[in-house]
Amino acid sequence: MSSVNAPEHASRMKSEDRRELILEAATAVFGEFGYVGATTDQVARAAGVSQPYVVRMFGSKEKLFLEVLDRAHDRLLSTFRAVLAAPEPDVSISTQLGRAYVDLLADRGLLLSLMQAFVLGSDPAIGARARRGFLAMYEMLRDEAKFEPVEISQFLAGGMLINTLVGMRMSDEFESNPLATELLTTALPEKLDCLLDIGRAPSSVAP
Amino acid sequence: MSSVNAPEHASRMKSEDRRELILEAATAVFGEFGYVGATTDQVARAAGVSQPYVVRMFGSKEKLFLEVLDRAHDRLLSTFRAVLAAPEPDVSISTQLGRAYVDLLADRGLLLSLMQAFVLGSDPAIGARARRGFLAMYEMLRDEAKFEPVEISQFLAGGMLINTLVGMRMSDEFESNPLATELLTTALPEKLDCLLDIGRAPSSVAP
DNA sequence: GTCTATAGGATGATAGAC
DNA sequence: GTCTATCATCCTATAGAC
Repeated sequence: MSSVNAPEHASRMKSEDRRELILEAATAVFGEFGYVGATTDQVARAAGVSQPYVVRMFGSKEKLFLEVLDRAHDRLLSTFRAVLAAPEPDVSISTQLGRAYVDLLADRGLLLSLMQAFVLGSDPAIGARARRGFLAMYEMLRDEAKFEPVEISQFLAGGMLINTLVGMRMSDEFESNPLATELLTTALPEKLDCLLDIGRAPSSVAP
Repeated sequence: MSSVNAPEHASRMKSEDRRELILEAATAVFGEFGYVGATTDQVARAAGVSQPYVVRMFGSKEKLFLEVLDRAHDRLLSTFRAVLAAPEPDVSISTQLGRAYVDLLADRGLLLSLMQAFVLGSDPAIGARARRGFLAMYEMLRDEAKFEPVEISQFLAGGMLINTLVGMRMSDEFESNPLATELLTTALPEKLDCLLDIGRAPSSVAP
């Protein structure tokens, strides 16, 4: 058994810890550059390990990305389940889930990685995984949140609009472009301030 | 001056015609594989020309993609303007624009290419172009369609949900997966049949 | 205007030392 | 468990013939 406080060598840690570290780095890198655009070397640098190590630990770039996706889906669903398990009184579930969703943007890369998978539907492995995750979300909204069809539709649509605006970095122009300011203000009522905080946060991905 | 009906050589046509041909091919290819994932060689094959010719005509892969984006934005805006210029009576503008939007899916790759640009916000050139196009759409909905803020928000959100479902090829599972059937039915009321037609159409991009 | 040939650079993956 | 070295592949872009 190994101590968390005094690992024998800083450069030598349990496989599970490294794994988690790399998955976090990969989430940020894939979110920023996309599945094809990101390189295993970028992931390795962000995680502080060597490029071959990343490939060796996950088998391939594709398998790494699939794990990133699974992790993101798990986080998303468990976050929503936490809200449903302990809802605030006097606030609609839809609003609470919406807030929880925007809060997830703090995890730079998480929702962006999902978004990246959404445009890869024609890839056999990745497309299938993306659809599975999206359908799981639908099922949760229907069965656990007890949403009506219209609510589901509106909730998903709102989420995709947020994803899109974040994906295209619209908040970058919030201050410089009045039109962008107006769009963000009208399209994302009450979710704006959080989104802008995220936008100002330093990117965790080195250039 | 050259005749449209009798080009001297089938393999030799006016620059403008080839240009249009390549842009159409590029739209399909970029939509299917994304900006990074698509290769200039795939575009060339789809257009029936050589790979260096594609690069030479547009300067670079990036410039080609930017032209694809501009074309797509133009098509989108002019389609909407056509609806606004001759609206059907007794049908809300929002509904008519929504229908026009879904009809655009028939142009395989057009909306998908836009979607691909949405996830490339961190790319300086492409991100800027994507934001500009999105903002132009916002401006049109506000000034020409005279939408209220809520209408704009809902309209854009609905569009992004459609993009996402199309991007991840959810309609591929329409028949095999009951959950997918239900999701598509509830999330896209009255737009479904058109979307499924598109899904069944043969891909214009060779494997 | 269009092609063939190819240079030049990057990247995913493997082999093997420590 | 982790790294260095390196291979093989692929892809954009250029050069130059026709």
